[in-house]
Amino acid sequence: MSSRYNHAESEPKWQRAWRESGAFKAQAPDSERPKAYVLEMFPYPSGRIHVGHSRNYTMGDVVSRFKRARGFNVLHPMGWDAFGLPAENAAIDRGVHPGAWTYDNIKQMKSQIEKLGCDYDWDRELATCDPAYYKHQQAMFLRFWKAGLAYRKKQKVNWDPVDNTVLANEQVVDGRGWRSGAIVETRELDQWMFKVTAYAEDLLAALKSLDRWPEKVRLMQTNWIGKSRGATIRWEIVGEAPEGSPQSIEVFTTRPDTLFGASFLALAADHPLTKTIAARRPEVAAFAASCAALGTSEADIEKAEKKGVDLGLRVRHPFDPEWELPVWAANFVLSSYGTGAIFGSPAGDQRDLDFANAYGLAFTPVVLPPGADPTSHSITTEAYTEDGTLYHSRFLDGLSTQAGIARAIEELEKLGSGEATTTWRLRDWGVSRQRYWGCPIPVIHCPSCGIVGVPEDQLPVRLPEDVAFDKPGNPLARHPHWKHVSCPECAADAVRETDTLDTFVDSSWYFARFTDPKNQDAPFDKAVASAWLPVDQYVGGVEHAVLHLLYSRFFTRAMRDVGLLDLADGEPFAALFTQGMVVHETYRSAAGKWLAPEEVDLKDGQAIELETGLPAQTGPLEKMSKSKKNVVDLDRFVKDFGADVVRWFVLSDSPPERDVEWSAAGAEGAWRFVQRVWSLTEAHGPAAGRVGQSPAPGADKGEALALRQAAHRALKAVTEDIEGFRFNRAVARSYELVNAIARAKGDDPGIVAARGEALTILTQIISPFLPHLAEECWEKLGFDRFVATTPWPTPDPDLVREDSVTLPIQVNGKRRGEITVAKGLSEEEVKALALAHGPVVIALKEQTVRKVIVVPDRIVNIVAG
RNA sequence: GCGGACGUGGCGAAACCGGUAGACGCAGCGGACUUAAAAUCCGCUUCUCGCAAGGGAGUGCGGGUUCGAGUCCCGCCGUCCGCACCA
Repeated sequence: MSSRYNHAESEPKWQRAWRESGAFKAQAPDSERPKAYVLEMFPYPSGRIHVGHSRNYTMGDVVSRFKRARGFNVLHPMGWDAFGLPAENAAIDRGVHPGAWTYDNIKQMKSQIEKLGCDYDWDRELATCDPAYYKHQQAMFLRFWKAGLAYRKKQKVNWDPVDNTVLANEQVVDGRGWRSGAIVETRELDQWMFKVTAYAEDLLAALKSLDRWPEKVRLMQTNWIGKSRGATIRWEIVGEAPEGSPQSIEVFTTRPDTLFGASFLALAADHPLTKTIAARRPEVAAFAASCAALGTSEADIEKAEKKGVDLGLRVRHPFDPEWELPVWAANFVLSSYGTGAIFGSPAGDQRDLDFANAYGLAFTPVVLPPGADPTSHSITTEAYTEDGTLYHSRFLDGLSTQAGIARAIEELEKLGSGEATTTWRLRDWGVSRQRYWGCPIPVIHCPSCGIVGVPEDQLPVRLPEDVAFDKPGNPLARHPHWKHVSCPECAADAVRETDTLDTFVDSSWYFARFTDPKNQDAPFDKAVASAWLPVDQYVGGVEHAVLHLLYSRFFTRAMRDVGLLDLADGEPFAALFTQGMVVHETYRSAAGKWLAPEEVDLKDGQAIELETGLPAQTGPLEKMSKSKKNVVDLDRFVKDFGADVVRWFVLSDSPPERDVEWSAAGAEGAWRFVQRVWSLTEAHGPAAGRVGQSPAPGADKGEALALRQAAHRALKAVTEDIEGFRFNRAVARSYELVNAIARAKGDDPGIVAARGEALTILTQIISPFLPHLAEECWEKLGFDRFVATTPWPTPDPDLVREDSVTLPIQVNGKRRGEITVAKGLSEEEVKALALAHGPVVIALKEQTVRKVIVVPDRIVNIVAG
């Protein structure tokens, strides 16, 4: 009599057994076996997790368990990205201490994640808010500073005057602080910067070698780094330059070949020269102010309008001292890119053209499109930005775009009025935050010694516990005594830095700390970390495609260059997989409020609000989020259906990189599968265990052979699917194998043996996905060790091989029949069989066979007419 | 605007290198078991004409290359993502 698989009993039992056996502890990396470092992006402990979060962890776990079974020494750790704003917001809103709130959440989330049954080495757990962690981060900061990789600089920031804090760009909504609603000001503040640009060239070039990263992510990073080659050109000001300003204006361009098409210079509204002139001329000041008001907020709304003001200056053309051009200030020129000034070449740039047309500035086309007629080619409202042949360009006439660029630069360098330059979009990383819940920056400001690093033996600089969040601003700055210290150099009264580090710093090296998480004297032992790194498989969301991944790439290079790490190419993650999200329908009541899935009843596609009985509106599929209430609680689901069902479902149906839609029906399907595997194992497992030892009579023919073949073919396919991150296909293969086992009826020794073998293989191939069920089945099959630590089986080539093939036969490309022949049969024989095949003969009636194409073991196509 | 990805049954999706389109799952329909239901098991399920045998159409749209195209090429349409006045 079969019983139900009892996940509620089984799952905790195996989790305990795994933990107690120490089966998932990573061994020292110098052991015999090859290493596999598998890592999922560690979470911010925001509280409870829902089924959507489980997909990321499950994918990592499948890889990790598979690698272990394949004989690798696996490192699969988990920890907490524990500093950050939400903890401070909780403190402001509810009066809880950020630390207490964070550790409380960690406790809750850990218990939830543990229930998923992942094979984490929990001994390596870390939290970035732990002084034992940030101590090393502070020491590292000081090393970077000494090496010139960290420095201080005045920088423009978004300042919220009500909350007295700096805001990240994402926290500025429509020009206002997201929390206070106050209009955000631009302020110049002293900020600590990390010199990411020192590695710009390498960060870009090395992307090419990251062939196990998604192309999309590499492209996004390439764009973000934004290398562009061109020239810097100095334009001499006609007459006296305004007082205090240099005599020439520097401009960056990627198209020096179009210099003879220049019609004006345009400066950013906050270019130093614009500011100088604005001090004297009100209309320029007014223009600059109107640009500043637009600022970050509505730039995109106003993007179409090109506006400017004539600054009343003139400059000389570098190639012709007689040629004078006007200088304007323009709203489309960015002070933060290049030199904050451009030369306008309207025929070859749409913005320049719009601007020239708006203000009636004359221009000449200088690039002739291929095949265009030089006498009639003209530009009116559409610029020609492609390559072509230069004309109207004196000594550049007749040159291609590329040759023209080279020739123009050569000339500029000869004249001393410019040179080849490379500019980057990438800028240094500002890491100062006026926040409490972050890693304190370990420096002291002394009135006589300047900025002094906190001596290493005094680290960590701990956050004070007794802080109040009753007032806006940084609690560290107004703490009664925390910041008052004596200078480590001269013992004079001094103050601590009260800024803390951007939390992206915390997550830029945690993967290295995991290799040696208990080390008290160093962030990690150099040899140990160097042996484990790079991470062999990193799994996470695309939302981190640029910042987190780029910062980590910077950090591993910096750590290498200050002598902490041996990592030749500096790359932290050898392979990256970006997984899709779990999405769910959203529901809204007639009254317009969001409804959770359990608050509605779905009948014939119409959602009904249970409480009121009124129809509810079904919204689009969206990422599970608390605010839209379209979440399925993990604990509740695990309690009702089990962790294995969650794991199976989130990997079924959709390819891992694409989103998967959560549905109750789909989850039930996964549940049915689990039950089906169990009932088959329960029914046939014990018998299989008894006969499994010696070759059973009859297992090499008929139905028994077919079942054995199905099992070995499934094994081969699933192995390849896991290696290729095609988990949805592995799931489908597993269904097929279960169907095959269920179909094989009978009790003769051959079938019993084949069934036992198939169940054994099935248990092993599902074990990375359904680890608890697999252990239970493994035990039922009579094995006395964990399936989790049992070596992955190898398919028998004789059973995988197909002996005969079914060939479709086409007549003029249309399928007219099929024949089953021995594999490898000669083309002549196949041809003869095909032409004699009944349906083919009928289809060929009254037609002449002109050609017969035989693709061995694939298809036959007869061309007739 | 620029860059990228994608478009296949009622739905999620398979289809290795150009070679039987729709594996597998969900939903649906029919049947078995049951006093009944649930659960479970078995079968059917791209559309269309046909009682059937069998035929026709079919991978967003329009062309092309090929014996043969979901797959390659050209041009459109649509959806999603990233960047966004980057000189």
